[in-house]
Amino acid sequence: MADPATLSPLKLALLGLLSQRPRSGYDLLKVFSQTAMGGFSSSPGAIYPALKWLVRAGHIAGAVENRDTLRPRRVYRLIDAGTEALKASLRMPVTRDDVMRNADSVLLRFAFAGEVLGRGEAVRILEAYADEIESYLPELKAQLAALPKSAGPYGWHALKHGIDMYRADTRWARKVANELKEQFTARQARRYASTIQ
Amino acid sequence: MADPATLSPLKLALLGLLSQRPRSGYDLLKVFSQTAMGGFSSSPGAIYPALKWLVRAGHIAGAVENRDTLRPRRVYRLIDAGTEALKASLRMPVTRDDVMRNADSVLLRFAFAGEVLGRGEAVRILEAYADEIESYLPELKAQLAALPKSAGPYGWHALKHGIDMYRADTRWARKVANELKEQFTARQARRYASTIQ
DNA sequence: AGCGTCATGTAATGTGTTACATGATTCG
DNA sequence: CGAATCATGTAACACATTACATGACGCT
Repeated sequence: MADPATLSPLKLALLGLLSQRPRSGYDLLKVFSQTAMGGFSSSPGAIYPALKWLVRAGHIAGAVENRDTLRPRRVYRLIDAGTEALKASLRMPVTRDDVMRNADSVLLRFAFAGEVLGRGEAVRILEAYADEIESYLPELKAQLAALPKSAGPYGWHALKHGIDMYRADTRWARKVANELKEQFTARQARRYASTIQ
Repeated sequence: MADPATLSPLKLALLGLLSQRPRSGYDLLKVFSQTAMGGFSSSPGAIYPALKWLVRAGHIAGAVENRDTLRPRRVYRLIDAGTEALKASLRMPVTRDDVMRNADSVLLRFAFAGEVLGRGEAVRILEAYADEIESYLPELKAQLAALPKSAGPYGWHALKHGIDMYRADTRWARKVANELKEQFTARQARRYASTIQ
């Protein structure tokens, strides 16, 4: 990580989940194994060490619950420095590299940015994502044109599908960004209307 | 890799590219940096060691070109054991894990399977991919239903989009699989027609 | 003389997976 | 009483990224 504000996708996911509410390692494990977030990890072998790292980095704090009983659980919560780290990570620009290799992470960042930084920042991520894809699409189209269907029909189909999926991504991102903005202005309009009543 | 037939995505990509024609490390590097296959690697730091590994594993052989000149290049070509390893890897079943984390690899396998194993195997991969997604979709829909839009609207949008993209994936896979099968039967029909003329 | 491309590699580091290890509690 | 789940972790390994290192060739 050249940029110190960049967290690995797993650590970002952990901070995001802990920003919603305190959770134990096992709680987090279940989130990954039982929901669509499973793409960001599996297995205790990744999660427990990552939590340890986050504690040492001063981003989260662990407190032991049921200390006296025979089955204690260590519950982690986000502390100030962790909130800042999460925000900084969510504000990182959307890059070509993100689009090519980490599209899932961008979606994750969108979801948490909405919760942690508010609608405006979520909209900004969606628009940056769409922009970045749109600047990439011409290159992909050129590659498709350079690969005649008659030659490698299988590669051609795969590339074509990739392009179509990117197009669907941008359409979705623009649509949701506009919906979020309209809700905002509609709310402003209502508030304005109520003041002049 | 529990299963010995499983190659890392990068090694699979390298074997696939070398199955098309012999290439040097630098040639391969350019493919990744200049085409949509860039998702499978970047940087010499991954490619050269992987090539070395493939040589040691007996999958490819390197021959030095321009040995006498001052700028020699090492050209790698697939040898028998490598062809077998590639075929075995392409024939691996499409798993839930592939769908959740390695959708790109499945597309890569489809493309190379078509070239290396023929149309039938390519169709099989597409259908297995669609099947696997369709068995996963109900779970995702249940998750979406359990997450009311009013609660976490950002996460809701992200999950909804994930579901829609999976649906687009299956539609595409079924369509292309059917196209490939129809071409096949059309060709058989023509061949049959020519025999009875 | 300097820049861009050709061409190949290594070392340190980060990060995740697989497999292993341990033990308590709850439910049937 | 056995199986599933709760709950936490470690060790070996695989794998890729980043940054570094080297040097020739061709063009301006």
